[in-house]
Amino acid sequence: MRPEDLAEVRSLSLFRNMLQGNFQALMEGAYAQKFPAGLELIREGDQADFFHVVVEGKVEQYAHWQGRSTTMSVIEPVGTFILAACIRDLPYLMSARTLEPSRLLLIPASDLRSVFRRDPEFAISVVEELAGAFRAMARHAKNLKLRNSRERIVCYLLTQSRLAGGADHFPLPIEKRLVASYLGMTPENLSRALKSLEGDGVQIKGNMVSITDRRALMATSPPDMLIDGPDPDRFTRAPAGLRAPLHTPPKAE
Amino acid sequence: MRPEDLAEVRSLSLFRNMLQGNFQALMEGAYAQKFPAGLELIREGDQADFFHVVVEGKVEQYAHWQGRSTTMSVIEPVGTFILAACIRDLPYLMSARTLEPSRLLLIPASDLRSVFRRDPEFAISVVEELAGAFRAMARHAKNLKLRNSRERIVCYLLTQSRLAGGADHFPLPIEKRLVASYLGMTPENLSRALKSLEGDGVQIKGNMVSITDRRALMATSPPDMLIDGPDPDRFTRAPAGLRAPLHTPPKAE
DNA sequence: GTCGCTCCTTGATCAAGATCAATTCAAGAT
DNA sequence: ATCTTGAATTGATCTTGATCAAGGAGCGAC
Repeated sequence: MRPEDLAEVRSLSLFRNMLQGNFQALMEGAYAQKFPAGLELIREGDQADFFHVVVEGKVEQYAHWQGRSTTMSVIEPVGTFILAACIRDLPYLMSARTLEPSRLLLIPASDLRSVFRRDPEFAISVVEELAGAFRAMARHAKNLKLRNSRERIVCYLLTQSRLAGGADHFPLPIEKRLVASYLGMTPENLSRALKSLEGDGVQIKGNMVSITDRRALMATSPPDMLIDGPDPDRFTRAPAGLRAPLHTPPKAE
Repeated sequence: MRPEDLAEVRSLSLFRNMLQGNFQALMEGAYAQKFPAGLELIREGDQADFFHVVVEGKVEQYAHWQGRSTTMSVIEPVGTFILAACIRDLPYLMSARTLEPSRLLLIPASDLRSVFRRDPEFAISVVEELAGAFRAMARHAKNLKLRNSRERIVCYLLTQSRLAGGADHFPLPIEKRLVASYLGMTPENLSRALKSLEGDGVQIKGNMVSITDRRALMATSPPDMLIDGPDPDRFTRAPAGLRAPLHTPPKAE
């Protein structure tokens, strides 16, 4: 691995606070590797041998049953996956494939566990990462159970807008069929719903989204910090009494 | 807290391997408390102050949005909840209420974090607990996205049978309306589907379930270790080539 | 350029599941 | 025992979303 890559990895929140010696030990056993688009990295049910960090590119986590398949998440830099399976030394619950040419860091699960055991700072980073993954999955499940497909779409678009820095005009980060699968609906359904949403404050052309009436859109389906995120910043947190739901208009009219 | 309770808690997998001194420190700051049925213990959005362990009784985790509500999980002894929120010092994503009179252990989140930092054995137990929670939630989401309601019901019944020691005759552990909410459907739907399943190898009378033709039932909707569990035992694990899906009949006919 | 591939869209139809409404049932309280 | 309350069931209807089928658009290969 090149020294500049090493510095980049070292700066990730997961590795930032650990002891230098332990970091080096981890990196000596790790593989930095490039993969082409569309490659299956992980197959669900396999044993967890390597912890994966996405340094560059895009990785889809998906699952299947009885010939059906669904997108569970898309991981962008710098994100990680299959931490839980590695920690517990259990089979993966989800498969993973690259969506673009990607650069990954693969850390042997046994190394991960042994450094975890002797570096409390790293242990904290690992457990925070894992807690974040749990919360993301809990949000995903809440979204599926509490909203219909139209509402999920609206909140997805508003979340993407937020991730794009609050822009009213931004591209979808992934193909529509993946958006549909992630949101638990068919592509046909997504397509139709997107068109019908043009009367509610959003226009889609190709993969470009234009929010034309944010207030109307939010009234259609108010986002909720506890489903759509983000988690509040630990340091700028509002006092309890003022912790109103983010993004929620005063009143849907 | 009574000494015999203390011994019981100490024997839980979460606390079994930690240093005695650290265990005592945790217990000194913790509260063992009894709660009546139907009490709201946690409200989603609130700050995570206490890590909860269910020592006796039954606790429902649920979530809501826009007046709708859904059951996310039911925790029985000895299970824990809101670990992720405590670890990250973030607001709860789910509410929790007792379903029966229950005995809980409440550990201040700050104590949890400080002992986590200085006891590697405890850190490992915590991260395994959290990894388990993540996997449970991932399974929940997979179940919702990959199966229709009839299939979810069948697999739920088969899972309950397994948890009851493989019995063909066992009671539902929770009210049907909770089963319905947990499985992401209306009570009416569950009721109808249960009746219609009488032709497929299962009979329900009140809250008693009788599996009359397990093979037929499994053919209706084959359970999958990666959705329904259980995680394989670490020590009796089959070699990779033989890791066939559990419970799956040779062929659905 | 045009061929071929995949994704996306659109329309028509169908099935699954939700909703609304009305009983029935079970369990605890008095 | 009866009353009360919430759960469960049942039926009728409606809505949502899935499925099936047929084009159309985008894009890379050649």
